[in-house]
Amino acid sequence: MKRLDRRYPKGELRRRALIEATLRVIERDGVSGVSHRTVSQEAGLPTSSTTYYFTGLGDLLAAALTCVMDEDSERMRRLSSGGDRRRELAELLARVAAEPGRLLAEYELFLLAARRPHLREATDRWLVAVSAFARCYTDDPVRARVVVAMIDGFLLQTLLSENKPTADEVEALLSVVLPGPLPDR
Amino acid sequence: MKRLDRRYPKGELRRRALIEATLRVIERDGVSGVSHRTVSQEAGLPTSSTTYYFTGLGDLLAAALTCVMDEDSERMRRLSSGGDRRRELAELLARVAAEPGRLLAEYELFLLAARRPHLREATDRWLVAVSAFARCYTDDPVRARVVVAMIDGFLLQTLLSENKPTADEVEALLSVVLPGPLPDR
DNA sequence: TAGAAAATGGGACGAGTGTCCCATTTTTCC
DNA sequence: GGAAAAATGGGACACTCGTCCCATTTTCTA
Repeated sequence: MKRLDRRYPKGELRRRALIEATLRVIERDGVSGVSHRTVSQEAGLPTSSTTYYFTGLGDLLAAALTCVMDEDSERMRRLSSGGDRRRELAELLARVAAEPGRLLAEYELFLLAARRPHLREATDRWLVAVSAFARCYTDDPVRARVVVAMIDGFLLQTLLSENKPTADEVEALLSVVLPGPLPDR
Repeated sequence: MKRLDRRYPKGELRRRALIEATLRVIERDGVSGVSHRTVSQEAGLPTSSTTYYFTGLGDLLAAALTCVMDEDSERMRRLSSGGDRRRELAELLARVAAEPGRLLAEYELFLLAARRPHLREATDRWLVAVSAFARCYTDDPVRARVVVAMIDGFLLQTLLSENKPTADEVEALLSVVLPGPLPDR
């Protein structure tokens, strides 16, 4: 198998632009709205650019999923640096919920991973990141799993409600399952 | 506006068959796999049958969503009759998680409601049903909301994992957020 | 600077799409 | 039994789709 990654730096820029255009299209019209034409038009590039940088639509969607999951995981991981992490998480979640379009796009990609197991590598990173956060508050794996499930379910439900939650409200929810930080870490 | 519901009973049967066929198609190929032709072929009916019984694809998907949400809500409501409801819910959720296809279909329709506010009437019924269950265990609205979020998030995550949870594992999760029933109801 | 590799832009193909339309058959009601 | 309404089955339309293809231009390397 030949190396296909020996593209020039400028090409990599276009690749990124296509991924970001893909996310915008998903925000607007959903995963089913993603086509070579809609994405390349959104990016202001010719139709064939998507086929050049990606082997197919599936590859493009996979790249978009990997991109957002890595971003989210990184944001989550940066939380664990210090201070009142629970409060910081509440603020982060409130901020995320305030952008329903982007959040909806991520959930659609999330569900895509349910149909294509090879995409779970990306979603797993997100789940691991949230789980790692929970481990700062509890050693109980069951409780940690509750936290992960609660956060994902909460964000999902904000998509079905008009009034977006404040950081205080989110913190109240977190307090129920994350009473206090572990003393020795 | 003329009454369109004056169809004969036999026609209503076909309508139901189309809705069920739609759900099977979503299980197999996702919401994006739903077309007049795929659905009618799945139901063994001519192409135009979907346009006759539904004004468009959106109408068909809305009917499918309403159908599954009502089923789920009803199952949830039947739980509140008596006995160890928490255990019963755990068994129900384990049973639901054992059918990933159907569950995935429901989540895809769930996300569809995020884009079409008029569909939230159906999803709200589900959220209310779960919330009503939680109220049997707590008067705290915050805790009730945690329960609802946790259940939805948990089911979502089972779609991204190969090993399906047992009723005992689900019960352990529920125990974290639903310690014990309220004494006087 | 010359040649090779990468990138670009546009078109063409068959297949599948939603919707509308209409002739025919079946069912229901008076 | 006969007329109106409902249901049925199939085709036609313009459109979008993914993918492949190729001539051209740009970029890097030797």
